[in-house]
Amino acid sequence: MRHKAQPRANSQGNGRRRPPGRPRSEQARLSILRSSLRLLAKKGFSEFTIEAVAAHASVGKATVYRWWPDKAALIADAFASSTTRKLHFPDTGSVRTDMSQQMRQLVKILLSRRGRIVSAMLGAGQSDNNLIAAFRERFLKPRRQEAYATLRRGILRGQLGKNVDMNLILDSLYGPIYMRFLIRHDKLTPEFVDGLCELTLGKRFRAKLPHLRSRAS
Amino acid sequence: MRHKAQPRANSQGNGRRRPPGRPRSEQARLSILRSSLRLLAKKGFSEFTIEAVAAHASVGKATVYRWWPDKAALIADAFASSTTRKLHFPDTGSVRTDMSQQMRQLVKILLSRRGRIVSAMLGAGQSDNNLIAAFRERFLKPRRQEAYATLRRGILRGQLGKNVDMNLILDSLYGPIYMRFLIRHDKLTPEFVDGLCELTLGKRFRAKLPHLRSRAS
DNA sequence: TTAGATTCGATACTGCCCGTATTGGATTCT
DNA sequence: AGAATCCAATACGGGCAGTATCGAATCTAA
Repeated sequence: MRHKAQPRANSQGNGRRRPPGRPRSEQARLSILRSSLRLLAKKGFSEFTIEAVAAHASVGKATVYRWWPDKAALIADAFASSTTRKLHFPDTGSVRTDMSQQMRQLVKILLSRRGRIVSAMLGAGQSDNNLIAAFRERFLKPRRQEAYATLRRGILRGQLGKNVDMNLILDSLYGPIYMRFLIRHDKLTPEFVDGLCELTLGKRFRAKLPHLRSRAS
Repeated sequence: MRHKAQPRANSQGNGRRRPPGRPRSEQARLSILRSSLRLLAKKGFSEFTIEAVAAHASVGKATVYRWWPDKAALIADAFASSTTRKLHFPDTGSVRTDMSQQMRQLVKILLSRRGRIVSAMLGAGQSDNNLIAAFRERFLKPRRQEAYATLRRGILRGQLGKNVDMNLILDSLYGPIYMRFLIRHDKLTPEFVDGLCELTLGKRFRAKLPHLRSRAS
């Protein structure tokens, strides 16, 4: 990829002056991130090498190292740049439905090619604190905030007890998903997700509606 | 380590004839496994190299490769050889107590230096199917068998429903532990274990005793 | 227009580790 | 004794990490 000149955007007027010298190539940056994701999803972490990324992106190896200190930082950035927008929590009026729908989406993504990026991130993160921290901060934390809000709505509706331990509930819902995803001892199915929701959320919910039979819906 | 000659144990009489040639050194084998575990627990997976293991075990690199095809196989064997005997399930008369005690032991091990071996195994397993399969077969599966028996005892006692999904329950109990262990977003404490047991096992248990209030104990 | 700064892709380089091959010696068989 | 296999040590080729360098390109400032 021979990069063309870029439109100049910043010669004056907006406070920040561009420093002298050739500006960095946004195409190169995007090409590196895209190639990283593709390589990671296709070949997995063990075949993810900076040299392969650079070659595939038609970019000099030094260009990669100029902007990312090491492989871990590149993976973290590529992962963050790929973060899907499909993981929002709906507001259906039922905590259990809200959680179940979002968890099904997560499972779908984990089972797709994108899931290899997650497992690479978590796998390599076991020997690199920065990687696992990046996963927490850029992926887990934002969704946890939404999940808290979802649970709080359930509390206000009386579908959850006032004093529930939200972290305990969320780990009980997502922990089994991650365990099956990482250890692969059993299948990740929508039915599994529903079973989790029923086990963790179902009892309290139905306690408010005693006339409903347990497996009716 | 200069290895001394070993007592001959098999010149005749027990069917299997020893093949001609110098027999392999059991000291070398044990020294390699011990050094692997020590290195893995102390330095983690990223600094685990065959060369370091061989040097630390005072053993030729070729000796390592003669008996283990690659790094993954060595880690799997070292891990299996270290498998603790502390993870049995007691039989206290209460499923919840049985599970809670075993889970607390697991947490204790995960938080000890031995836990680094587990995370190395699971981390590297994300890019090596043999490693993750070894974890499942040599570690997870045997304990699952015991866990099934423990749950069945609970069913016979009426502490669990007759048609519970045992895999769902076990993943609900252990998944959150592995998630916190691998992602490190929250603390692994005995209280967390108890919370998990209450959430997953407590309700059904007390469903047999409707006069008890939910958050009383 | 020119000088200086910084980027670009390309390539060469060092260093670490993997996994193999070789060597000289030790141990156990027939 | 001779064959077979093991041992530790060491050398070697190859792959990749991360750095250094080069000529060309693109920007600012004067």
